[in-house]
Amino acid sequence: MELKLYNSLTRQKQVFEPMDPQRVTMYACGPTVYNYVHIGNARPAVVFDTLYRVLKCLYSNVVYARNITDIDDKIINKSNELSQDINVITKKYSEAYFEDMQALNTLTPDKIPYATQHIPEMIDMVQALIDRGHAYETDSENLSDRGHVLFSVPSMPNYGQLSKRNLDEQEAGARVEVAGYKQYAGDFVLWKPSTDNEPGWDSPWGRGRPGWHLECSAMIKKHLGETIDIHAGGQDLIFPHHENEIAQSCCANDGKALANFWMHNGFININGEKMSKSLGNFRLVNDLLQQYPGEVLRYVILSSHYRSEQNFSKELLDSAWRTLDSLYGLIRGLEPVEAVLEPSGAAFKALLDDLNTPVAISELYRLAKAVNQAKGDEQQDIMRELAGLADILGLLQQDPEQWFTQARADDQLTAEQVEVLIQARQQAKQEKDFAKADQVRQQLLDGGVILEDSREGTKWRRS
RNA sequence: GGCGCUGUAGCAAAGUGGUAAUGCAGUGGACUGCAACUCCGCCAUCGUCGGUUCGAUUCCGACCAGCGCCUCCA
Repeated sequence: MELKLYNSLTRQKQVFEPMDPQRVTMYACGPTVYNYVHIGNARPAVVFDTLYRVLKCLYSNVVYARNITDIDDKIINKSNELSQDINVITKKYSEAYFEDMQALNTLTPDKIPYATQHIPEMIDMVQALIDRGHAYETDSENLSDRGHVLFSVPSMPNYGQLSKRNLDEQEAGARVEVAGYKQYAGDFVLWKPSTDNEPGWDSPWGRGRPGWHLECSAMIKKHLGETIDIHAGGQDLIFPHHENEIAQSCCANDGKALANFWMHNGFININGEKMSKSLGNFRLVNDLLQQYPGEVLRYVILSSHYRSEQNFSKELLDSAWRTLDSLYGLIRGLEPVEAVLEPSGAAFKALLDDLNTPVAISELYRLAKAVNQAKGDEQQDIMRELAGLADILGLLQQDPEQWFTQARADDQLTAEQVEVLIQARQQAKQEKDFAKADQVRQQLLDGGVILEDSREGTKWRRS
């Protein structure tokens, strides 16, 4: 049983072989906490959570780290904008992030490093880069330009290996003015000076703060090691973020590779358009969770392959919800069973093939249908397999009764009212007063409640 | 200009050199007092044009149409 993953570095699917099967390491870039995260931020979290689950099935010890960037100019700007302490902002939004991630059924990573708690490690790395001739401190005549430490891109011959970019062939500075203190247009900031009213830490280059790319490199080294098995993130991070991470880590660690496998998820669009501030079409996870169960969002994300682009729409969400309803309907009618993952099953094989979650999900239906057709012990066996598959996908984790009946924002009837009406209908049915019974059912339907009669009695669910 | 991606049924989405999984929606039927649930069935020739091949949606080429990155970004 081998796991194949698409490696962005080689641009092909490769058999995954960890350096140490006793300690598999993976890192995914987490959020910068200055706002609620949007659905696009949720995709890598869900996708790589699923990878984490698969890896845990294959290896006894998987160390998964996902960082929190809690120092960044965007956060500083927000702080100034709201006249709130930066810590208040980062605390609020990191907590909101964890809540969102929990709603999406993501497992808690083994390590959740915060950038601000790794300043010494970052300073060490900058110093190492300076010592090795890969970084330089600016010494501009312009006072405000002093105190920067930049990575010297020309000092690294194979810079651009991940993004396959040759910076000399890019339109350097075409869209952004190149800062005058750079020796080379592609050089990037490792350490930047802070003014008195900006957060900062003392360093050999004066009081300042780390550049964004540096954080990940330093935290990876500390928590996972100089070279890790898998580094993951969104496609847009390939350049410059991941390219620069490679440059920093590789040059600071005497040429050692930062990661053997690089994995990147595709984008989520909204109604065919990229999410952007100018279009005002961000879909915040927090807002979506007011309308949809977290599992619906997770289902939608897993219903297409992680590397392809995905288009988000109301129709997609509603259809996903209906689908999950039918699966929950199946569980609802059966006794709970112990989940058993079937490693030889088609679903797990699909997951081992570069995380083919759409195929794995289709197996969920195949099993569901088989359960509905089977009886007795056989039914139990298939149900166990279905539950095992659901677990690795992080789906069907709720109590089915609750799934159908839990209160929602737009409810017109309480659960108690529903029960009373069902009783009334039951009474009418026994008296063969079907007109009355249908009238009650219509009343419930108008209130957003659908009934399902069965031998065991009447079940209800919110539509 | 550099690097790269996509185009499969109303919607969503896999996949393969030998005539296309799956879900939603739709539809015919069974079940049901009527429904709902469930079950059985139906519903596509894979952007266009060429080439390679016994045979291509799947390989190659051209074209058309979308799109991403090259600046912060999942």
